[in-house]
Amino acid sequence: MPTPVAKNSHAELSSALRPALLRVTRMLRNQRADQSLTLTHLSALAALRLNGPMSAGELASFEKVQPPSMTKILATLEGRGLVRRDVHPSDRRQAIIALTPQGDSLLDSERRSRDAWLNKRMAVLTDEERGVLAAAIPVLVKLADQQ
Amino acid sequence: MPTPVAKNSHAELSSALRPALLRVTRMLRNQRADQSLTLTHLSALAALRLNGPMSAGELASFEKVQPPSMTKILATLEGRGLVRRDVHPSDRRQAIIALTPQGDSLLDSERRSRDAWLNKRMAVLTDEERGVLAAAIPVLVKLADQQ
DNA sequence: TATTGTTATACTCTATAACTATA
DNA sequence: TATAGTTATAGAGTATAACAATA
Repeated sequence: MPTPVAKNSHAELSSALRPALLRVTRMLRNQRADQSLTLTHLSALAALRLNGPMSAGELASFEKVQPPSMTKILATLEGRGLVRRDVHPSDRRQAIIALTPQGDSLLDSERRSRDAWLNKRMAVLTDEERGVLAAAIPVLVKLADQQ
Repeated sequence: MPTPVAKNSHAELSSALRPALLRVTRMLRNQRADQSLTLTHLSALAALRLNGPMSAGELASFEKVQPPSMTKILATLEGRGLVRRDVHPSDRRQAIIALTPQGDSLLDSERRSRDAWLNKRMAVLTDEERGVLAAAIPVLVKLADQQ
């Protein structure tokens, strides 16, 4: 039986949520070994696919990292030809980042490979449990976007 | 409106889950600045509170890190007097790790402080959304424990 | 002056490989 | 031999501070 969590206690929810998220995220990062992209880089590409081209600052904010961290992530992605950097038409300070066709296609193949790995682990869950995870995603996103 | 997720597609669930977990975990780690313990160290203490004393290897496995990573985490915690290391009575290779009274009380105060911070962000969620998160915790734990 | 992004730097997090001690 | 844990080492992940360019 997994850890029980009282639904009417914020404090207990917060305390239980942190280590659960930390551990499952470690599990996801640990897949990296056999992948060509780290979770960090994959997530940045996915953000560009989801939102379309955006400035480096917007991407940093969306990904919940500081601007210098995004600079480094983008240097790697650009070096591999996965993203393109265009100057904003009316504000030359801004770098508008877009997926290249190579980035788009690597995102697809990386997702297929990672999904196959994760789906295998998801197979132990019931349909109801997978439904709970699916329902949790927009809530996690809303929470991450706080502040 | 948050990202919609089809509940009957494993692949889409996996693809959507990864970045959502990554981003919310970054948000949680970013609180570190004003805390005395990192999320990594807090989680290890919480694991000891939850499970009672356990070997270093069991703790590494529970926390989803490799043994050398746990060695390092424990060195810090022991250096601060938060955990104690006892030799296993019948197998002198094993180090049995236990919370000290100081570790126990620091875990409490750290949780209070972190919970206050997170609860403030949780306040934007509805009761139903918090219920969804609470329901997701055992599922995330079950998923993390796969493999 | 304020904002966008980068450079320089450092610390945290974590892993793999090789080793020691014990079983 | 096999297992538990540590040491040595390196790479990934990320932050703060200081800077440059532009607005």
